[in-house]
Amino acid sequence: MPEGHTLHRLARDLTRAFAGHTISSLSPQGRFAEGAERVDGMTVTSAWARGKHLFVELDEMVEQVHVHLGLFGKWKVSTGDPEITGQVRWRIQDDVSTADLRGPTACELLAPGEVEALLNRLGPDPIVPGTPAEEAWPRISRSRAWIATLLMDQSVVAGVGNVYRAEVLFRNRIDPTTEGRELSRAQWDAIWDDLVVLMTDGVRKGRIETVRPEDSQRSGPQKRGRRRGESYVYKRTGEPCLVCGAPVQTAVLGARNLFWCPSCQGAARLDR
DNA sequence: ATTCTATGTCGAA
DNA sequence: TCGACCTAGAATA
Repeated sequence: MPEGHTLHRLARDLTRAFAGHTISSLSPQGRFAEGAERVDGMTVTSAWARGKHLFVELDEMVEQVHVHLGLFGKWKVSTGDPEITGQVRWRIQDDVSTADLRGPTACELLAPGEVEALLNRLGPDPIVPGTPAEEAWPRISRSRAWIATLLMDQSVVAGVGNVYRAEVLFRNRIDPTTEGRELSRAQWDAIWDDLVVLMTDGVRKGRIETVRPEDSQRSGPQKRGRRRGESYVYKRTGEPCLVCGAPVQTAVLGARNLFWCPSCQGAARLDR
């Protein structure tokens, strides 16, 4: 789940549940014991996200809690006082709600300067309203790296992960092995605008949905419209392309699986 | 019941 | 380039 839309959605949910409320804070598992204890009894100001990073602000404290979910991390926000099960790194609670964090790559207190340094390493985030395609263009247009690699580089664009990468390249019929410097400005603008639409939609729906209704597979008169979890190419190796029917291809690129349609997109440099 | 796999990132070799 | 991190749903048996 954790691409940028997940973190922005969590920021919204945590803000709705806890902003303005005094919380109890603990680290049942113990690996955030010191930080959790300092936060205990404070009031949440807000939670916010940039790319795949989540920050929780508290009053009376200049540090913020920085959370990165990594591949496995999950937040569970619920009402009531559920029993602690498994490894809970950080639990925050008010009279109504409980939020449990499990398996994060990072859960730590960061001083203002450290937050700023982290933000400075991130490229523009499509989910931040009003961010123009222009901001990423200098890095894209000068790079010899493939666009498939650039989209996953958080210092170029913040928040895109393996699903959005594959799907946005397919939707725009872009060869994933196109070098950044070979991409036209119009192509980049189209990719960016599509990321804005898809990822903003992902925040609202709480899941990634990329298949246009007219391209969605129909498995019978009862099942109309987009199927939950359906994708054009992501994780569809060998299955027919929803648009042209050619088998979806896959290759490992930088330790991540890349998926594409060889007919709709091509991928000259990956042909073997 | 057990094994596999993943929407991510870092640091050592 | 590879292993570590260390969760949970999906896939396999």
